[in-house]
Amino acid sequence: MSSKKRTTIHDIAKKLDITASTVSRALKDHPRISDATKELVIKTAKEMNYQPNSIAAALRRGTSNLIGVIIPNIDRNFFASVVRGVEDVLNDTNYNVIICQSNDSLEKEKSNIKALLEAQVDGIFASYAKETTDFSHFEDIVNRGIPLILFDRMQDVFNVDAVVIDDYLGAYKATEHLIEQGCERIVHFAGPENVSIYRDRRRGYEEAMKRSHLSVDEDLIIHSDLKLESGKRLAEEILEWNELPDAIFSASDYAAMGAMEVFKKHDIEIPQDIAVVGFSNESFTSLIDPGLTSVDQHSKKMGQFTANLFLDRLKDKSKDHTPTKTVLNPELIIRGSSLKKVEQPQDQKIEPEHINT
Amino acid sequence: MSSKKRTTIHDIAKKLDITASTVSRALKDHPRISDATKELVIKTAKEMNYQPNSIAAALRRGTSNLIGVIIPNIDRNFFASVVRGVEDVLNDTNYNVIICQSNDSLEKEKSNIKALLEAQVDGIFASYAKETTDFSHFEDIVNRGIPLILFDRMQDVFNVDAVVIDDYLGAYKATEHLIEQGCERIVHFAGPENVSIYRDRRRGYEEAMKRSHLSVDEDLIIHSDLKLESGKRLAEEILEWNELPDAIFSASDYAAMGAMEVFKKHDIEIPQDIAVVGFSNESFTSLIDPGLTSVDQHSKKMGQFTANLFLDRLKDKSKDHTPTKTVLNPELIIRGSSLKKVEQPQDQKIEPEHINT
DNA sequence: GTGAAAGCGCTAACAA
DNA sequence: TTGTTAGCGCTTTCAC
Repeated sequence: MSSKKRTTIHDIAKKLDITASTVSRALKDHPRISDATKELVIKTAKEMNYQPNSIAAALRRGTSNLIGVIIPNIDRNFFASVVRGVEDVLNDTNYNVIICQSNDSLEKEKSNIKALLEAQVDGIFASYAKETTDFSHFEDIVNRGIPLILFDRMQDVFNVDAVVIDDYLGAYKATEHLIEQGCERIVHFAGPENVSIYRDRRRGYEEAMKRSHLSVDEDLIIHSDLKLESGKRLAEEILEWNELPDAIFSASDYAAMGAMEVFKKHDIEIPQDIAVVGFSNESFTSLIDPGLTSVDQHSKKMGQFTANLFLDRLKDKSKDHTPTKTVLNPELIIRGSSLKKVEQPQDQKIEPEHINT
Repeated sequence: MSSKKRTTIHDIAKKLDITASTVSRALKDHPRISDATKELVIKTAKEMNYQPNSIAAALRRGTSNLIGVIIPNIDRNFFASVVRGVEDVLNDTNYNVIICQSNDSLEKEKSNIKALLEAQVDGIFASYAKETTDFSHFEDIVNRGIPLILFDRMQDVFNVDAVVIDDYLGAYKATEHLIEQGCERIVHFAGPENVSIYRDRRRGYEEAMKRSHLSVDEDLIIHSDLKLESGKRLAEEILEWNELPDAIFSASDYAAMGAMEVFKKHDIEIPQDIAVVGFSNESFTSLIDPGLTSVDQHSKKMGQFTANLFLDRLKDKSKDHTPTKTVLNPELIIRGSSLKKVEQPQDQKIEPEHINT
């Protein structure tokens, strides 16, 4: 009783003694079908509990209205939020979103792409796996004529549409803010030098220091894996110094938080004694006390821009598009951990710059 | 040049001067095709850069190999983790997963179901929206003969396969643990009484108290929305009491964390003066200092069980199955916030009980 | 071991 | 305004 045969447009047509094409058109609100027929068809469809078969339509039209999104990890706040942004935009269209996780594995990423391609997706948005250095599987997508847009992570070697964030600028803003608060001896918790985002963040820090005529002291730049535990360890080390720094700009919220915990335990006041700024605006930054000032990467906006870029691409499909790199402007979210002076309004600008490459 | 026509099995057939059916069979490793032909076909397919069209296959077979998962929110750790569990299991099959978000909205939930049904999914796993009280749109799924499994949230009024967690038991374990640590005046931060999970957690708390011959003092049960701010507010109130409690069992990690912050600020030692236990094992519980003891809901396991239940259902499709309720055993994750005595090994049992309803 | 042929449910020229 | 017809790419029964 549960799985009786599904109703098709032919069933409706037979019942109404018209043809399937008329039913199809009526359901699609085709302009050249009489209102009477439309009404009748729609009514009967409802009565017969008709459910369109989008697979059949997709096969016929050659377009699935499916968009594949490949992310390293669904349970990382940042990516979840990007997906939200994508869906925000695509919900108003008739595209549906399929999400795949690569778990930062190259193999999984390849099989994800294979599955999406087989599902005849109309576009793929991806943030590639950490393992990925060869992009031939991504090139396959482009070669098949399917729009591909990379977000968050990108490589200059592989020229394709991309939406990324300006890590350099984020770090610059963070450091500048600390300087405005009166800090001069600012420690930077830096990440591995072989990862481009960490190099960029370090550059941003250094540049902000220089612009304010503060010396860049190599001793104040400490490299680590930026995990919570490292933050704790580094804070312990700093406490041994002859002269304490007056601020820390960490390239990761986790390391920043670890350091804050150690400082608090040693009764060092934050931000009075040492101000702290992190990076990524992880959700816990607003939960802890004091709140951790951090650089927001506009994850949701990133998703929205990615989806919109895709929709734009569709319009000038004919034209042979040059890949566009959209760089989002990060936003400094100021919280208690860095606010030595009077409160100040938040910077709310998030306009992206478009750079043709 | 980019979007040339895709190769089909007919193209391969023509090139090899055989028929499409042979190609299809060779690609599917059909037993009655000679090894020579198979090899040849596979080789040529690769050469011609053939990509199967799973949509066409789906239409023909009447099964899409797509599973739809509906969750309230992708950026809630718990749900993201459930999805991971689902994928863990389904990755080894030829099912692919489509994720939809309802944003806890009934309307969105309905449209998600519509989209999934149109995509001809072979099954739907869902955690319904908070707004949902009428389940007719879910009944539609069942009536169409498509397997539906609810997870996390469920209603006894709607009899369908479900995988849930035992909130009562989780609360019981948490309270029992506090009692074992020597606590007697245990405050319970309770949630809204109209939500079943909060009622269950309260019952677990009360039962554990009674079993240990401790009185259940209504004054120690405080209701709120369980947000971080409420936790702070309640902690401030508690500090005004004549006699401080020796522990708090909060039905939410957020409220627990808020309280911890206030206590720490007032130099109340955790866990020595007041022990704290939360619920949900949110990711921040292991980040803060001391770590917050919490009840883990086995989100990943929940996803795995859901997927496995689906696979089981497929086997006895003929048989008219009675809905099964799978209740997962929550696990208490013990951290610094409640550990007054010597360290003890963690309870690792996570075996579910199967209860036929 | 392979071929022929039909058809999944829908759409879209082309006709009328 | 509606009907006719063909076919998207694949699978599968029935032949041989």
